[in-house]
Amino acid sequence: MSGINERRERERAHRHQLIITAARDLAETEGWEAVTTRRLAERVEYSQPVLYSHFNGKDAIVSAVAIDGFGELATHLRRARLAAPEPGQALRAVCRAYLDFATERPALYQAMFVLPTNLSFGSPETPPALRAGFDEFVNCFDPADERRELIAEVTWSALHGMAVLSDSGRIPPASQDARLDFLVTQFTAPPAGQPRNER
Amino acid sequence: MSGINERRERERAHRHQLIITAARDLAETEGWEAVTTRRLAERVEYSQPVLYSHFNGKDAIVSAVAIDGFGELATHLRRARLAAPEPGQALRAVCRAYLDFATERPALYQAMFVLPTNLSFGSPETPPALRAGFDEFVNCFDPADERRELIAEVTWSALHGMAVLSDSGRIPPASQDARLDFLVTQFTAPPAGQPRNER
DNA sequence: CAGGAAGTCAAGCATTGCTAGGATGCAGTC
DNA sequence: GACTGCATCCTAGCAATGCTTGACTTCCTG
Repeated sequence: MSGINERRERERAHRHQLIITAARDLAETEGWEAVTTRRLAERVEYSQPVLYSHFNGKDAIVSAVAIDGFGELATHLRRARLAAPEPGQALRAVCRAYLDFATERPALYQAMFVLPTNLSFGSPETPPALRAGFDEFVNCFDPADERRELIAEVTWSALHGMAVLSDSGRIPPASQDARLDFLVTQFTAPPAGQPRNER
Repeated sequence: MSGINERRERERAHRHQLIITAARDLAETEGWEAVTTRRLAERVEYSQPVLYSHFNGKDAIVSAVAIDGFGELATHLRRARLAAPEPGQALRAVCRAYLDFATERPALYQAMFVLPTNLSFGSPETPPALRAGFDEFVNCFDPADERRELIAEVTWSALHGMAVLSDSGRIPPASQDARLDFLVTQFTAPPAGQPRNER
C-alpha cells in the first residue's frame, strides 16, 4: 500500500513546518539566544535527534526560518507597492512596509539579515523569494534608468541600516519616519545642480 | 612602599590591554566564533579566571574591543574629513573612509555594530568616541540646516547597510564604489523639483 | 510468520562560559 | 628570621550547549 507512505510523508512535512514555526515563535518571544535544540525539541514534543532527521543542524533550522521570512517579506512589499495610490508613491510605500516588517518581527528579521548564516547569495542558490523582495525595490524606479539595480541596492542598504541601528538603539527609533521621508525625497531627486546640504 | 602597588597597577593595566588586543587579533584572523575563553586564556598565557578578574564575562571583553574600535574609527573619519581637498568633498571622503574601515577590519566592525552587545546607547553611557565618530558625519553638512543630525543618521545607516550586506555577499561587493557615488550625489542634491528616478 | 526498513528515544560526548577552592608568594610585624 | 594577612593565580569542576550513538519499537513487505 502506498497510501501509508503518503500519509507518513504528509506527517513528516507537517512536522518539518512545525519545527520551523516553533523555532520562530520561540525566538520571537524570548530571543534567539533562548532557542536551544533541547528547548525546541521539548516545544515540538519530540526528542532532539528528530530535529536532526529534518535539518542538518541548528543553523539549518534558522536558515529555514529565514527563508520563510523572505517569502513573507516579498509578499508584504509587493502588496504595499501595488496598494500605493499613485506610482510616484510606490517607493515610499515599499520602504515603509520594509521598516514595519523589521520592527514588528525583529527576531525573524534577525534570522534573515543579521545572524551568521550559510545561505549563499552569490547566484544559483539564492532563495527566489529574496530576489523577489529585492525586485520590489527595483520596480519602484524608472525602467529606463540603467542604474536602477544599483539604486535599489543603496535603498535596501539604507533601510537595513535604519532598521538595525534603530532596533539596537544606536539611532533614536522615534525619528524613523523623518529619516524615511528624507531618504525617499533625496532618492527621487535629480542629481545635484548646486549642492545644498553640504557645507 | 607605594611604588610596588603602582607597578602592580601598571602591570594590571598592561595585561588588561593585552587581553583586548589578543581577542581582537584572534577574531580578526579566525572569526569571532573562534574566540573562546579557553583559547583566549591560552593566547595571553594566563588561566581563564584571570580573564574574569579583568572583565565581567566574555561579553564585556568584546565590548571592550568594540569601544577601542570606536576610538579608531573616529580618528580615521576625522583624518579623512580634514584631508579632503575642498569642503565639498568632505562627505565623500568620510563615507569612503567608513567603508574602508569596515572592509579592512571586518571582525572589529562586527564587534562594534553587529554582535549582540549590552552597550547602552541611550544617552549617558554612550562611549564618547562613538558620538565623536558620528559627529564627523554631522560636520559634513551645512550647520544652518537644522536637519543635519537626521541627515547624518540616514547617511550612517546607508553606509552601515552597505558595509554589512556587502560583507555577507547579499549585494555584490564589487560595485561598492558606484553605490557610494550615488549615495553622496543624492544626499548633496537639492530636494526634488520633479522626480526623476521614480516611475 | 520472519526480515527489514523507518522512526524514535535515552544516554552520552566534546565544547562552551563561568566559578569555587586551594596553592603560592609577597607584603608588613613581632 | 619566623609568622600573619592579603593578593594573585591555577587546577578542577559545574551546568548548559550542539550534536551523535546505540538500542528499542513499530509496522510494512515478501
